[in-house]
Amino acid sequence: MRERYDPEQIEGKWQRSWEQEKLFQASDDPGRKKHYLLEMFPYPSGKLHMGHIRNYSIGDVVARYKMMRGYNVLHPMGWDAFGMPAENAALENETHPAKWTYDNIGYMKSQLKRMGFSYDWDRELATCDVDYYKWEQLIFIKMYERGLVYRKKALVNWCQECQTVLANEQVEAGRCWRCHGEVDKKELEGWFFRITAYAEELLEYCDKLPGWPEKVIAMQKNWIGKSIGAEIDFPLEDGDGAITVFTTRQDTLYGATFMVLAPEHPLVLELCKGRREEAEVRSFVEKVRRQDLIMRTAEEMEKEGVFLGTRCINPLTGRRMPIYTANFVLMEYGTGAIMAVPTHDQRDFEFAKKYRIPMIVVIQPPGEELDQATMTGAYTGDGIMVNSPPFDGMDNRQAMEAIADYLEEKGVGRRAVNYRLRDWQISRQRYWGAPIPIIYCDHCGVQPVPEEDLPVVLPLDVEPKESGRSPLPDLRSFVETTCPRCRGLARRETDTMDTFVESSWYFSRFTCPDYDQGPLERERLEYWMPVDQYIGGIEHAILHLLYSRFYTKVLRDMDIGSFDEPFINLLTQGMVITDGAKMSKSKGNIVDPDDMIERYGADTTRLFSLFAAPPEKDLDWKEEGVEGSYRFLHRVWRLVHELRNYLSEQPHPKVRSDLPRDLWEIRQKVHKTIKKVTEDIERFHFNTAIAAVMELVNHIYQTKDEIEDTPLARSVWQETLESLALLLSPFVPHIAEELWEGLGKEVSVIKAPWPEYEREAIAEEEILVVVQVNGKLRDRLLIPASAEEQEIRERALASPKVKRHIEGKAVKKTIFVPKKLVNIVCA
RNA sequence: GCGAGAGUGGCGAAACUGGUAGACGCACUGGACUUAGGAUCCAGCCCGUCAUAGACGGAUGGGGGUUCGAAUCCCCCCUCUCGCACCA
Repeated sequence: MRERYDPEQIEGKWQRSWEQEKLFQASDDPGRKKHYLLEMFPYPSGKLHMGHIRNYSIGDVVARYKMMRGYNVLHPMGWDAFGMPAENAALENETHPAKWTYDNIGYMKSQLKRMGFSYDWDRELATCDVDYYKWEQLIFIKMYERGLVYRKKALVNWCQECQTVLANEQVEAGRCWRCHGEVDKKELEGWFFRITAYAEELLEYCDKLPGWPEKVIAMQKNWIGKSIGAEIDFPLEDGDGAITVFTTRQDTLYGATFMVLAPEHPLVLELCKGRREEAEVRSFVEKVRRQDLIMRTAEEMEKEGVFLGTRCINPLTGRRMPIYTANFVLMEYGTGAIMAVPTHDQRDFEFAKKYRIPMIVVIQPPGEELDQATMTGAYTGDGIMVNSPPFDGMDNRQAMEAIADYLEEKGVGRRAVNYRLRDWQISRQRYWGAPIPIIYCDHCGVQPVPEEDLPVVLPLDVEPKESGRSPLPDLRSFVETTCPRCRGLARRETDTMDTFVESSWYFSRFTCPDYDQGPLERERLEYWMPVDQYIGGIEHAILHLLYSRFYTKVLRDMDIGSFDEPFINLLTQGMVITDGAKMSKSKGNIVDPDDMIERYGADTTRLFSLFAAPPEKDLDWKEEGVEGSYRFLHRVWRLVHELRNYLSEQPHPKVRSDLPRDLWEIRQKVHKTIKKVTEDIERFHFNTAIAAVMELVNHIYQTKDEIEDTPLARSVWQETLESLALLLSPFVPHIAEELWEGLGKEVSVIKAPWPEYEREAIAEEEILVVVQVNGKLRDRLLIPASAEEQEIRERALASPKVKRHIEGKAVKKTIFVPKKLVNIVCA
């Protein structure tokens, strides 16, 4: 063991050793209790950033801890390797997306290895490998057969920048989730996954995920957006047919005085056709359509609309309701049409005021009388029904049920549940993705590629186009094919799948990455899944996590797996920031992991990222803090280097009276630290776990020079240093191995069992009891642990510091908390 | 607007079920060792008052409450962060 801690000297050495010994290889051994630990796999963008480092450092603590705890740990790593940046980079650097991607994977893998993460690299997978996506294509076909995949023409979100369609979840405040460019609406035909078929189950299971952060659960519930209400049909005044609306407030139906359709609603142009309003309606619809999403969803968007020149009939009142189209009604939600009740909905109120549409109050708040003529805003609360003849006097909550019954009875409406969740649009007009395995035949129509013809290989002999458009549609060798049914000439689908499809099942594939008979091998899948602990960024709270949950249920229903949910426990870690701001190239505040590793080593980098903040909080990267972590490791090193000359394998007595006081205290501190670190790792409080080890080290520094070199001391030092190496090993594995070896151990520290604290060792001889008078701290007493309550009370009252405060006062009562405190209450 | 969360020293943060507020680290200050130190070791480090040891008082965004006792529980308010956002 060298005198000076030199990470460069030891880190590579141990990384090679772990690799040679295959220490992190998970065995598919059903006889052992498993622990599947997973961190979100990275997109191979070029190099790791600090967010990755933090994410994977957190995961590695848990993985190594669980290994030492005797679990059969699966801790895999792979690459979310399809995606747009590869295409952009390929253009910029005149390379091929595949080459760019695989080069990046190579480099980032070397970075992960330099960090010493405990991955089972034998299970590595990249989603752009045919061996991976061919199974995705098979799953697609099976979903198609089950009606979970369908093709439709729809108004979709189009990202100009990315030249592709985006799913609803991928639009954030009107902008693209990746490039933050503006998103337009565009009518396009594409493929959809019927995720809405699982809306109810996805929602229901939100409450069966106690291991998930509440925040994420709330976001998912919110996104699914279930609302319970009714569908009501409003017959058209002229001609046949009716407009159906969805409402959650059927209790206000008697107050519905007009109807509003979304500008995109197909009836809008149909209804105004040939009327004098037609031109105005057309220009309004055009105007709204030109407004982009950002404008349309802006905070103070003025409510505007136009009359279609025709009316419909309120099915319960018979009232003639003018039909409008307006910018505040969304085609995406409900039926794209609303019944407007200006008295009890603020938006309808504003609209009615602006266009002078009549209002009728139908709910009176308790102890108040609303008048439609003088109201200044809608009343949305509960109350008593009025102006709704059969229901007048009824509580509106009851009326909701009663009116729903009445509608069903009369056949003009029905109870209905509506979800905000839309089907998942998965067609991407991009090259670097998994081809959608579909063939179009002029005679036979849409044909899925037969199983035996899979995979549809993404051709690599293409050049990306300057325009960003996919080269696939122009690639005759790809497009031209034969119809699997009639053998005639046919065309291949040239869209590729959303890359979120790959990441929706990769965690399952890790259980059997080499399986070649199907996407997943039952036995291994069932052994390892579900993931016991998943760790990643909060930015995936909806997108990736919702899709993965959906996919898991789909696979279950195909009888591929028997579990309902993919991730039992979820930890969402905070961002890594510098000076309070997110790291970004434009701000120039990026901290480069390579630079950190080079200057301080992997262990210091890991230690700081774990110590500076608890995992869920944002972490401010501070050079001074990194120095502090580096200093601590040097301090540990020097300690072991010095004390290793005074060790003995001889077991020492465990009975307190057989050890001198100072040695006993060291032993007690060691065992208290074991307890604290163990508990803190279990609850992911890594920062306080590390603080506890620092305390131990401080304690040893303060006492070591006073301790005589005796055989007893030597065996206590032995236990102390061994514990230190063991406790540090999940956090800073390289130095821990080196210290462990320095203590004469020949087998890796990770093979050693995690230390257990001894109950007798942490037992206190004396207890610090706090004495309060009227809740104010007055004295601290060291009391023998064996003392009885009566004795402690007496000693508390006898304390001079206490006496001073109770003198001349009557003691009303004393509160006694065993082993903690005495509170004397006096007048 | 709806939903979730957070406000504690100069800074990052501790305090598990109410029971010593500020562990641990950073920064800072002083001392020791030293030719030197930005190395290392030791010590100090919330604010105020009393000249001191020490004592007393105040302090966990603000205000109220429950309690012998509140950073922690309840109510009101303020600020910030995140998510959704004309959701019918």
